[in-house]
Amino acid sequence: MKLDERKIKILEAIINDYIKTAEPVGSRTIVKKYDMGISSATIRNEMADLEDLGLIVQPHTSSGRIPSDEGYRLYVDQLSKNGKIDKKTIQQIRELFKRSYNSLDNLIKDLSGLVSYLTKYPTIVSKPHSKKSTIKYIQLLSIDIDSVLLITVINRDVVKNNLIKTDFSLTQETLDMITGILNQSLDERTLEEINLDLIANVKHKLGKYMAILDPVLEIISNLINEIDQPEYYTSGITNILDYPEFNDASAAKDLIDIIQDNSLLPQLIQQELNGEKDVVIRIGKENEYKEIKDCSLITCRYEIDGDRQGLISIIGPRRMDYSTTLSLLQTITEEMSKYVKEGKT
Amino acid sequence: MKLDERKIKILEAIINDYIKTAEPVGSRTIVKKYDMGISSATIRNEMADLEDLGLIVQPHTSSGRIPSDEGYRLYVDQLSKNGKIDKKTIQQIRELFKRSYNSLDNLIKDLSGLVSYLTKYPTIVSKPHSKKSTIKYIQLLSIDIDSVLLITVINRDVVKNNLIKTDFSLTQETLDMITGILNQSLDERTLEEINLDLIANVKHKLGKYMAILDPVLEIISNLINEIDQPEYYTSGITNILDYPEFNDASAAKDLIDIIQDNSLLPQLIQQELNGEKDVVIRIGKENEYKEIKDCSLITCRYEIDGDRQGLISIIGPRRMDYSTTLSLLQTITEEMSKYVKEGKT
DNA sequence: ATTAGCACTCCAAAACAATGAGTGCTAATA
DNA sequence: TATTAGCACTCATTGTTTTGGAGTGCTAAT
Repeated sequence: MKLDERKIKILEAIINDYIKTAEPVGSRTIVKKYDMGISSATIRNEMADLEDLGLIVQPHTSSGRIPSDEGYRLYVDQLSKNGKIDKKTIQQIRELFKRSYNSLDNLIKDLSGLVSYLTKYPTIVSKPHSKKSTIKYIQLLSIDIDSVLLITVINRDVVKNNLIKTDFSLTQETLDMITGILNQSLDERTLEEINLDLIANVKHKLGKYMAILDPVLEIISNLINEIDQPEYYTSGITNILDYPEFNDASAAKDLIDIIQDNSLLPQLIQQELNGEKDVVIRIGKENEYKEIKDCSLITCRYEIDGDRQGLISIIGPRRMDYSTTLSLLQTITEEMSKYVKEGKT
Repeated sequence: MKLDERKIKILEAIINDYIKTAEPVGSRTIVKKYDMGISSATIRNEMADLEDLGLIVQPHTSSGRIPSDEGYRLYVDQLSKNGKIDKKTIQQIRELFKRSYNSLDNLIKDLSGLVSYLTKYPTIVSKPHSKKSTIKYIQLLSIDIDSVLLITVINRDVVKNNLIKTDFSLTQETLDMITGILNQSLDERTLEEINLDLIANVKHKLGKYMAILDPVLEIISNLINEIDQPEYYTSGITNILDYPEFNDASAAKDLIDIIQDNSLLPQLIQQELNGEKDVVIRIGKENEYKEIKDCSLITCRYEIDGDRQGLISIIGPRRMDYSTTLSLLQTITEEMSKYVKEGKT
């Protein structure tokens, strides 16, 4: 049996209607709402075929049809058109990027709120992070007879301080000399690039002051790991309760829990985008985690402020409004990629 | 009509039973479960009296009684005994404080999780903050011809860096001199203490370098405000869905929303503890926010690491287990007050 | 190939009955 | 006088039955 033009049109009508109403769609509904120029009986025949093809299912023998995961998949891959985004929405997005934030993180936090507000689905946005965090600048500062303050600038504007206790006293001049050597060797390096060879080389250069290197490297390593740690901003969780599928608390509980539990989010989201794709959609059972087997998950990559990137994920019922949501995400990521944080330190 | 011994005993039985079962309590239930040595008819008479006193109510004419807010209030104020905390629980709490955390905030975050786990209620813990943040140490560091790095240590271990652009070039020697003056004048000061008098005085001392003071003060002021900003860690929100009162999603939605929305939490919680009390309990309609008019809110103050304090709030249904929860909170705040963060920088 | 028509299915809502937990009141009792 | 046994009554809950209607599949006519 072939999936001809007309079957596709009917499938599309069923999915669009079901996305709107959450009610199984019957043949007469299609005749009434979508002008196809054919009778309900014909549609019934076509629907039986679509069911044989596994694209729609019947909750029970005498009800209308609802799309199967495979039906949604076909819809998403081949049918769904670009949703329209109204001007007011675009306005709201642009306004967000015009506001002044003292950190990118705060911008992202607000963005997460805006996305959940616009989509009406729970939204998770991961903190933007550089592809590779590099050491930009190191400064050692004499504080006390036995303590030295290490100032590290990582990437562009993340500045961290740490106190190092030393066994011996160091003058500021000596520290400046050491600082010079360290900066020369470590500048623009990523964590991976600091290998044994490099360390040996630096130690050699430092001569009798090599003892300072170990605590410095340990601190830097911790800092970079901390920065590269994924972090998430979630918004609009309770939106999910508005969809009849999740009206009953027990249905929503697992979902809310999993979104709330930051430690699970990396596996949930991060893995989706290892590859080269910019957007990944998981529909229903395509999801690995059983807690969201009744949901669809859209995850897309964003890039902001030059080299920083992160992920935006949206969780909704299977019958989520894929086209509008995808268009919205596209608009947002486009605006984000234009955004450059000014006033960097 | 007087509230004699026996009436109180019956009230207590009703409340205890209702807390356990969430079902209206009838006279025969009391006879069966709580040995009072009187018949159900007598209890019925007493119950009618308790209802006249406004301590219990009947959901409908032929059902058992449930406690009114006033009933709970009397119970909490006068009847509820110290709940028992089992050893395992105390063990878990102590273990938490034994773990090593690189920041107090992380400890509090875990604590919030533990409290919600132990109480089975949603829990909000506010970030610990000093009563008065004071400036501990300032350092100016020449970075570039027209930029100076300001390092500020506030309280004990919060270190911040900010870059200041200057119109003129300053040598490190000059900066050290300025640093000396600033530290001398600002050391141990709270934000309130930096008044116009002090500023004039410092400007006078700085002489021709007074231009540097304005950006420094602005940065410090921002930093302290940022630190004193309340921040909250919430846990176990979905616990609320396990209570039959909130089984239906729409009942839980407002509550979850309000807990999720960090911007509302200050008004919700903070205001409760302006005064001298260490614990405040709001039962049902005693709450000002209509979203939690069907909940009880317990808020208590904690002190940790010497001079830092914050709040722990627990939200549950009216019929929450007051005695156990209060005892648990007491145990926790006691353990917290013993806790001192070692290895401060 | 399409469709009108019909018998059939089955969910959802409405109507109804039965159950039982609970009450208040009264009259008997200690 | 306080307590209690007993009884009539109330009403939420639960289960059963009925009904309506939306929907289907199939067949025969177009």
